[in-house]
Amino acid sequence: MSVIVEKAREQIRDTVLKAVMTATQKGELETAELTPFAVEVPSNREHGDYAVNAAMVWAKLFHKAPRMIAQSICDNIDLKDTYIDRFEIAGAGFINFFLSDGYYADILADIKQKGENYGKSDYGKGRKVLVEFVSANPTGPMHIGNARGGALGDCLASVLQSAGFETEREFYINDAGNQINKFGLSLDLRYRQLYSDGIEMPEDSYHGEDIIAHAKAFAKEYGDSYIEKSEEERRAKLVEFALPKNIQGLHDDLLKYRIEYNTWFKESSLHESGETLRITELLKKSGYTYESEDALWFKATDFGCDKDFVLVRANGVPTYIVPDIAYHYNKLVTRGFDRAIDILGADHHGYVPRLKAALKALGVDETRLDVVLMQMVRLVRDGEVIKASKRSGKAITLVTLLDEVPIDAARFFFNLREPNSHFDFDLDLAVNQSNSNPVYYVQYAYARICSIIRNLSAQGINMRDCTRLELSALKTDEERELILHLASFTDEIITSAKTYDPARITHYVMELATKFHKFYSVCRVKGEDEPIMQARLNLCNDTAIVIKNVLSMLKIEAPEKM
RNA sequence: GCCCACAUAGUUCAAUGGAUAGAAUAAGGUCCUCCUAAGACUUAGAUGUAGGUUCGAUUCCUACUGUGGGUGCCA
Repeated sequence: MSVIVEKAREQIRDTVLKAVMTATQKGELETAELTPFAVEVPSNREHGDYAVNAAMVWAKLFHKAPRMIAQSICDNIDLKDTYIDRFEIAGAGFINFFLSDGYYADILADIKQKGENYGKSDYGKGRKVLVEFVSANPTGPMHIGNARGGALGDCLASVLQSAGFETEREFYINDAGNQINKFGLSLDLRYRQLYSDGIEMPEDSYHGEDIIAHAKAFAKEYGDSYIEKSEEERRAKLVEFALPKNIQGLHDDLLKYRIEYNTWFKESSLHESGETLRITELLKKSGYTYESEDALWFKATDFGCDKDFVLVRANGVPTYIVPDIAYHYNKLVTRGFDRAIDILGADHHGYVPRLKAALKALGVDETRLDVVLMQMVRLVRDGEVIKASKRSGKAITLVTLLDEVPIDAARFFFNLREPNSHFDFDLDLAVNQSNSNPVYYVQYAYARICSIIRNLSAQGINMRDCTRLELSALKTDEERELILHLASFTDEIITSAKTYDPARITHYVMELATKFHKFYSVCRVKGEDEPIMQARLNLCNDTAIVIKNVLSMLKIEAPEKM
């Protein structure tokens, strides 16, 4: 928590509480159990630095009109030793507080002193969280939804880290199960097509070009030597050949997208270690399973789900959810993360309650699993929605996207909207008008600051520490707006971490850029009197620090020249 | 049918239950002898419908309408 901001807010809270106590002692207000009230930053600057809604919240409590209560509070306020300069009653009963010049000066000094650590807090201190995101199928290339999930998950992890959580990033590799079987089948058919005619690809196989490429590469290395082998052996060999290449591909493509994971967790490791089997046994022991039509069912209806679901099929093969349960059990119990966060597409929403139900049956507090559902990305080209599916092989891949759209722009773009909103990705806009992407607006603000610093430096003028009095001279509306926005950075990160919405900090930094550009067009740095020039130089420097801190969370470049 | 999410300006998005609903973009009009015009200023323009909860609703609740997704012994 930014110390200065927190201090001011606490002072206001205490001041109000003390005033109420005084008013009560004097008999101006009834004695009552006080309910919580807000100390918030008003949207309108004319309403002061902080606004308190206590009088409105307490209207019923004191059986009085809000403005009357506000008056009683204000009559008894003591401002000694606080940042508060003055206060007023406004609107329906708000009490607006205006802070002293020293408050602004202290904020600026604080940012400069903390530098790249400014914005960090210990909100999540001592809590270990695991963010799992992308986890794309290794049976093919990543698609546009993975691009959103990647930007979102990676940035969310950064936000949590800044908010003090011990954070790890993880990719879950589905390298087992039905999809891999289907992968083997598809590779097999493509391989055999190279040597004979009349082999059709069934509807539910993978039709992508990448499968053909794998088959050809395999044929180049092994020729037709596997054609005569058993289907089982041939498919296993093909998977063994192609899968690691795909996984390496995912790794490389994500790295290009500036995403690095702490762990690449293989589903197959859960089977090899026996964890999947053990989970089935544990679920049986929990008493929430039953057998029906030769299959093993989980009594999800006992946990509020609308239907029970199958754990182990009649043919003895577990369904996909069993390894998933084992995987989350591994995260929360075996590895002991306090919280697991999954970034999933909205098409998984029906699956979340089931997974949670199973965890609950296993005695795990299911609220430790948080799922961020991300609405689907629809691709729009020429004003038309492109239906993209992996099966048809027509999906726009992450790689194709990054060939066309700069990485800075893509990462910023995908963090512009909150996860739970539908996203139309307009390819023409992203490709042709990438210069209108707001990322450049933010980067430009940073480059402008660097330019100011460079120009002054060329004249032999370098930034120095300013006194509290000098910093207090920054009093224009534009300067004050900018300082206040800088001050709210730490809170913004915490809110972003609480709501799992990294788009908040993207909006934050855009607004910061706006406030800087406005400042820039009104206030000059170079050529002003030395004290004011230095104070403004400090303000510029602080702004650059915060922009850079945000951009590094987003893993976007902060260019010194544009 | 049932379940979930979403619905705000022409378009794409904001707004811990708060004061005059903000931006961007598209349309019209200004500003470079002045630290980067990838900028600033300015004129117009919006809460799907009907109720409810309360000091106060874009926000919470109910119904309706529309869009997307789910509802497999697929993942």
